[in-house]
Amino acid sequence: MLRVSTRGEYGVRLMVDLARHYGGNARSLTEISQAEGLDAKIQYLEQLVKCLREQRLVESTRGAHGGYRLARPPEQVRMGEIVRALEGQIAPMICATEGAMPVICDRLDGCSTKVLWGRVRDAISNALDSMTLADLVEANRPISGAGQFVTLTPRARRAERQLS
Amino acid sequence: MLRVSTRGEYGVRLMVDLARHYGGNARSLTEISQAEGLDAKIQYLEQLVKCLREQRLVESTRGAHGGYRLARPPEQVRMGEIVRALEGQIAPMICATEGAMPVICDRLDGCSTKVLWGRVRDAISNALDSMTLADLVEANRPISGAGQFVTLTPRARRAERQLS
DNA sequence: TTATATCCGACTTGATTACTCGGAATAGGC
DNA sequence: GCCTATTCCGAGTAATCAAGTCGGATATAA
Repeated sequence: MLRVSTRGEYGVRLMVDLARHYGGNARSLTEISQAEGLDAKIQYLEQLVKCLREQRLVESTRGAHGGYRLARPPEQVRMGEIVRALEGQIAPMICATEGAMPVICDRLDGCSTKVLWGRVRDAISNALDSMTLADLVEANRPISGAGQFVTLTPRARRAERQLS
Repeated sequence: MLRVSTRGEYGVRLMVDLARHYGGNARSLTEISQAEGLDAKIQYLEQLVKCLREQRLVESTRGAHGGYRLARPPEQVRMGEIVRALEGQIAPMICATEGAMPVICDRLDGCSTKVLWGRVRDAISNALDSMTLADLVEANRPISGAGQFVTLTPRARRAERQLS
């Protein structure tokens, strides 16, 4: 549990693809989705990339030969920015929402579990913010091109979960 | 996002309640749910406490004056054990499931994002395992009894999410 | 024997996720 | 100017999952 949705999954992969091609031509969603084995979900990617554009993480050009490129060099894009753009603020529990001090939960200091969820949130934030797109591209360099991408069926996801 | 479900939320609160009363009589679900403002969900708690018993985190006695007690002193119960019992293995992404090395994703080393999700998973695990029930009870001691517990409606949850 | 509990599996429902659909706007190449 | 490739946009849908319900069996103290 504590899952990242497909928005986060696909969106991060999309950004890694853009990082790999940083400096070159704009990448169309068609190209990206094929490279990532997501050609069936190209329309879904449209939605995701919209969030990324609104957060100024990518820039787009329309029309023929159009597409997307990173708005900044990969070293300057923290993974936390990407995930937040796609999934919203990190908040394992409603009383532990990043940034906003929730008025909604009136247990305030009386709630002993708040400490716990706050720490979980900070741990996630730090993990995400301590890596950049460049780190991910780097890690993969030596074996670039190897391996096919597989999109998991809901069935497979469930199967995996059973392993616990 | 990256939410803990109500299973984790209520289950942790239940365990904190048991920790507060460690050494005393068994606590019935009726008592616990009233103390935590969850009286409406007592049947739901039954489900959760079942998982906790199966993982030997609590012991139960049936019949009148029955109830639940911690199987170990609070200092010896890591929060990670509790959350895993309730929500399953920590796995922000299917390819980053605790323990099991997933055969399902054949991208293997070729997948640059695996590093990211692995780190997120470890960060969560460490945060949870570095706290015990005793830590949570401690943190709350000075103001015990203050503040009412509020169960949030789905509407309120959605409202909170908009804040991002 | 009665009241209070845990125990158990199956069922229901509402919310959320993961898409799909149809079409408008924009830009390059002929 | 027209055709094609592309981004852009809002609304709709279908499947999944979380959250909670229901009915009843079993155990135990008073």
